Amino acid sequence: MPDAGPAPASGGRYAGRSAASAVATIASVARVTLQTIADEVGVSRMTVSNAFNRPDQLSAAMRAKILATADRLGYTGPDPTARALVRGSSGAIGVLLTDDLAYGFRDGVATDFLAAVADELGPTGLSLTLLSSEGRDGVVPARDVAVDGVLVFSCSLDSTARDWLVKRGLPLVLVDQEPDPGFASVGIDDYHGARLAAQHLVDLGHRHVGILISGGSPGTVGRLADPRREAEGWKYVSRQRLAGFLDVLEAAGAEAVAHHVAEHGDHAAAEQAREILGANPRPTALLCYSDVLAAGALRAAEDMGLAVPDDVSVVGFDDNPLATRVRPELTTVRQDAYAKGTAAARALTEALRTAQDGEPAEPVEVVLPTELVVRESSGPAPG
Amino acid sequence: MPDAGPAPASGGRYAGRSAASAVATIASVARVTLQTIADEVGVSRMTVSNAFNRPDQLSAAMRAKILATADRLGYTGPDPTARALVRGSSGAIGVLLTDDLAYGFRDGVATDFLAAVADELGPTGLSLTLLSSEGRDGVVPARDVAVDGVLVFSCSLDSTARDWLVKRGLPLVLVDQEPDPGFASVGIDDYHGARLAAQHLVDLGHRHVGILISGGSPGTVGRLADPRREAEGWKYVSRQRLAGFLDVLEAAGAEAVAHHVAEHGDHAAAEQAREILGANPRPTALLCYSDVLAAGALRAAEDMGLAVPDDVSVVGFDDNPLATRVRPELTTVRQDAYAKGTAAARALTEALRTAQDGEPAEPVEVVLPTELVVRESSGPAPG
DNA sequence: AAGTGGTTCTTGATCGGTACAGTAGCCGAG
DNA sequence: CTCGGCTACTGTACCGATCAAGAACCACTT
Repeated sequence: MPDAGPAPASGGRYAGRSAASAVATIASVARVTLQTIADEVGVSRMTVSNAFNRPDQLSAAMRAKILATADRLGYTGPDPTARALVRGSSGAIGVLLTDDLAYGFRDGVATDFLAAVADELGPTGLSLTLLSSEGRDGVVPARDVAVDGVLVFSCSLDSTARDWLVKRGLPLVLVDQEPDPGFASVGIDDYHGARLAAQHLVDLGHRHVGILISGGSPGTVGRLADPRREAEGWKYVSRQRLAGFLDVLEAAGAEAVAHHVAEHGDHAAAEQAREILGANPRPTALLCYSDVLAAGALRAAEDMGLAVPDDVSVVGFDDNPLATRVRPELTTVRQDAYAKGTAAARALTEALRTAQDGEPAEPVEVVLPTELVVRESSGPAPG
Repeated sequence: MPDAGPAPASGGRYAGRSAASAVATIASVARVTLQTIADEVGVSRMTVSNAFNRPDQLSAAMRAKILATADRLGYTGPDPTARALVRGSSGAIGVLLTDDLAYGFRDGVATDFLAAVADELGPTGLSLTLLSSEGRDGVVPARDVAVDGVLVFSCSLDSTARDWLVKRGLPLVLVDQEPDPGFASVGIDDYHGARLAAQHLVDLGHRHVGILISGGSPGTVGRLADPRREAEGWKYVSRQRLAGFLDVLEAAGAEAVAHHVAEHGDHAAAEQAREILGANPRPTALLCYSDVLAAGALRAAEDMGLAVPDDVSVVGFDDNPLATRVRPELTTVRQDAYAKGTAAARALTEALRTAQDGEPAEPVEVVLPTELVVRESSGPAPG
């Protein structure tokens, strides 16, 4: 079956590794701890501890001797868990991603955000733990995982996971959530951005605009009879953007047709876009909740033989990397997800610091600006 | 001010702890522990512990009383850290991403992989901790973060982080790494896949093929004089794919021009692609290490006014989601990154299980298949 | 010679829990 | 009336480390 045989090259050296695993087998039985080293060297446990954490507390000679012995016995340094217990901090911060964890890895905005968090946290030595909202099997990550603080990201309002975090009294930073006094929050000016997008279309002469939005209950798909009302229970960001769209369109006397997309993906978006664009008279433009949805709209237009922007303009939101990968490149509202991640990480480390010092924290509230980026997908209303 | 005031009554004995709690009161609101609840209810610490972990060990009435009291005092359940210490496991598994953490969030293959891991881990209640390879500031995540096992993903050979993990004796699963007896490994048949891609071009009549590859030292950019030799120190996956490309091309008597791309991104790839396609005679096809690079190649071709696939064929690798988002859609070698993630997560949970039972683990070695997916970006050699 | 100050190491308590081996009270069987 | 067997709790010993004091020793003052 393997028509290609084993990989060429390699010829690697396996030395050491095999020995390591042999040791590991035994090691799991008789663990090496500070005490083991202490006994071996003939000093107290504390001195060994100091050899690792406080070089200035013992003589260089002794330290060298201890480190050498530790190395010989295969001791890798103080156990992280035990250290965490006594220090009262685990050295990890959590990220709560409600819907599904996969989202955090797929959406361009989420990944930019997380990348920034990772970059910002790196130097501090904190690591990043992903908390899934629902731990089946009786385990609730938000309750049972050791973290020093949490970034609550893109999380629905009724999250029990979030409630656990609050109960635990952990330092929290709310990201893209409705600001809540008592917690630091970081977000972008969604409302303003949405207004910019809508105004752009209005300025181009569009008076009949379709809206593609997601973020509400997965149950409601398709045209929204009364968008404002139906959006009341939605995620904060969705509500904000929708409000921005509608406020401007209504003020301009334009007709708006809003459709809710079941899930935040381009396929689902294309489906709704087809419905919107199939109407007669056809809207001359589409305002989308995100670039992901806009990409779906682009695809739908293409399938229907409509030229963008000549027949229909499409405007996205986020300035996802995706926005410049599609053709035509998307006119969109730019948010700096990376900056958002940086700000969130800073806010959290700051909160961690004040919590540690016992200072009463004064939660920051960051709102990053949004701006319109005009590219190829929008143009004057036809006709 | 204190809207919740100190715990009512609480005739408990704070002896010994009182000094500490006096400080704690200021610092972080006197902590509530098992003992606090025990004192309040008038039972032993152990009984409270059982109320949370072993309902069958006490009467339902007592349990209800304890739980109610715990709730009243704001106790959220046993401290994860302390529990981890005594249980010997932290409930989190790590993912080691060497280069930069951001990579794990940007590349489609990495995200698919991680999404699968997350999905697979969810039900087990394990959470996911991202380990950056280099913790500046004296902190080395691979050494200092509490995890039960680690997925070593896309990691260069000389990783000290990886060495720490090995030293710690943690269960490891190597993903897309050179298989190492002693550790479970999961990967795909890169060599075979690369052969398929190359053979596809050969079958289409191409005899002059450019190769775009990354994964070597960032220093070496541009044309490789002696690809096979220069690739010796490269990442396993890069070596495998390059070998597959070259073996087939050489066997077919085709001319191969390989360029190394500094970083795994489309911009850098476009740059190299421009160089390759600027040659005279121009190669009639481009074999790319990944779809990301292929996307860059596509962009370069477009900029140069070359039609794909009429003037030049482009073949990618991975079947990244990106592959069907670009125009023309990419002919590529499909790997199932999601399945890879699933397999890796399973292998690790399995390793965790055997390690716990003390059974001598027998590391699995999974090699997932790869297959050619022909789309729009490849066609017969021109002329 | 006693006092001062600085290293270098040790002791005992503690972090918050869980495992395991009791112990008491109670019930039916012999 | 006593004993095995339950049920419902309790006591003690860790898990592997760190912290805050304290002790021993050394060189130097005064």
